[in-house]
Amino acid sequence: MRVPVAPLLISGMHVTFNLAADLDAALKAAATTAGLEADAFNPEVRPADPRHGDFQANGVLGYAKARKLNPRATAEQLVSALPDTLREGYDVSIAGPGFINFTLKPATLLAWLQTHDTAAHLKSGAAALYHGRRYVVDYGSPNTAKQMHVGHVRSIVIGEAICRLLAFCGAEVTRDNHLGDWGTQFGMILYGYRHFLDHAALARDPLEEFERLYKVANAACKADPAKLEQARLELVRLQQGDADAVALWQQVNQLSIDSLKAIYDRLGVTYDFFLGESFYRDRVAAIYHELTEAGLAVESQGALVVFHPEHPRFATQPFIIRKSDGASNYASTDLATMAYRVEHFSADGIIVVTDTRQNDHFEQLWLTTQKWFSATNRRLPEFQHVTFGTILGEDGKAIKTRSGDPIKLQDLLDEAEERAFALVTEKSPDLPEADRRDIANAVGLGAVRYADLSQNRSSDYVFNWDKILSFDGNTAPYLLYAVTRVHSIFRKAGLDPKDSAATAGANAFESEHELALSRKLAGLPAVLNTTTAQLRPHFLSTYLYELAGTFSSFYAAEKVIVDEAPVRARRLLLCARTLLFLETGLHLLGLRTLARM
RNA sequence: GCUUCUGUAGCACAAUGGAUAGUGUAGUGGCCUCCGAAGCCAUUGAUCCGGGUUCGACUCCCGGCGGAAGCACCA
Repeated sequence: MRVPVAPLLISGMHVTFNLAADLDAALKAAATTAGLEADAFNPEVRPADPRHGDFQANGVLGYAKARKLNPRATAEQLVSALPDTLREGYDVSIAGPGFINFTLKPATLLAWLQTHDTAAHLKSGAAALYHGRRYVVDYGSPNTAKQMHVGHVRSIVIGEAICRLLAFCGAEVTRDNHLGDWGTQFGMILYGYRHFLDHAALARDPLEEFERLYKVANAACKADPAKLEQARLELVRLQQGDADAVALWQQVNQLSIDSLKAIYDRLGVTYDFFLGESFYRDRVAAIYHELTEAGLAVESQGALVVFHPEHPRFATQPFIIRKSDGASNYASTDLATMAYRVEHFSADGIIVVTDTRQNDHFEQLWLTTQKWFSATNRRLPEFQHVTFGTILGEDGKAIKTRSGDPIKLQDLLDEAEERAFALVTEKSPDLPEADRRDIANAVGLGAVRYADLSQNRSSDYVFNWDKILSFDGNTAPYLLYAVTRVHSIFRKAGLDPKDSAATAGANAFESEHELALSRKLAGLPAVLNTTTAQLRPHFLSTYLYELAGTFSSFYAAEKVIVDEAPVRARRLLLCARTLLFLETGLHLLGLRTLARM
């Protein structure tokens, strides 16, 4: 866990964002004071089950056991060495075999919530986590001259959430779309373009037309060897840099990128770069040379490959970096990409978001990169291959249309909005159509996104429209509804949730539901920590769902707009912060929130 | 065959080695003269099997069984 060095509580009034980091630092200091072997002591502070407290420190158990000490006695020593400033903020107790439990006092909760009052303040609090680190995130990565399909959803949605999360937590993030814009398919596409182009169709939807051209050309070449030869020559010309072929290829790619951007816009995704495979094609020769010089690459069956003798499988399963026909492939361009991202973007971390089927490739890529960088004195970045499973249909197989084709991404998003529109119209028939369209856009696209982000990306998941558009359970509609309810409270009261006047004069929380909600809110920093540490957005999703549920319980149990001013103020404070945290969190996941629906 | 991912209530999903394994749906029973009932409250029900490591295992290791995927020039 990456934790910042943070100052301790100052008399309960000014509190730092990351409470767990405060406790961690305080316990380490207490270990020294109490005469423990401080270097060997890890407090292991983590969020606790609310029944036990807000945080628990488990480190004493292992420490005491290893030294044959009584863990409870060691815990006593530690606790009594904690500074008074910390004890003013928490109730501290020792439980069971030696857990140290910390429960935030109501006044501390109040101070923490008053301090963290805007998205900007939350962001500056979270920025300690990744401050000063540069990440290149590679996600999306479709082929050009082809429409995106449902298989691209997860990479886009998960990748974008990761970018937003890291940026929120202080990192400098570069979004790079590693397009598949170079390869043998272009012989066929260029041949098709020259002989079968439908200009009207190209103007209407370039990607659909390119896909059609590929199919038509492919069929024509199968029927006629002479045409096949022409298509092959088209590819040769392109690879040899023939000006005419290159110009046409560039035109196809530019039109493709423009069309892709339209869908990314729809999803609120903006890339900094579209550096596809073609960008690296002049850089692969140097890699063949360097890897051969370093003794890493060898000729095998006519191809240039890298083996990893120390590895049980990759000792014999080759990493092919140059095909036997002399052409590069994605292994060579990916190696070039690694070097470019370190050298050009000064990346501290490289994150690639692809489906789990590419595991072997990226494991081989990383093994090779480490040896290659070491041999050539390059700086080694962190590398994370963020994988995800398959989206399944109701039959448990990869989701397809009835005719067996992949579902086009465009069609999926259209259907999401249509279905959401029907739901909104059913629930709120009195709203003007333009409003219902806008709500349907947020709900429909949000539902598709949230379906992906709310579960562990490692697993496959079953896609079901009724489930993801349901208002019950861990869904986008439920969360968006919770947001609108909070907005509604302020609207009814004639107040602005961002205006601190409404919450001024709040006194400390008292009721069970007030305390439960305030404590849930104080759990945000720890959630950001685990979400970014594992690059698993579902941790944040689960938190937001629980927060919405805790709010709903509070809201059902406690009247907010009451006569007693301090009580009204503190409850409005809870509402304002719930709104802020829900909206901030949902925006990090890429969802658009609504004031009414 | 080798490897990776994955097995948790009828179904769909949670659980950075920590305390009594959480939630949703479906089932049952309650709650709107009251800030949005698209909601809330209560209740029934589960860790694939067998070993091991650990003070402590859904989690880590080993061996089975089931599902998905990858394994020489597609990405």
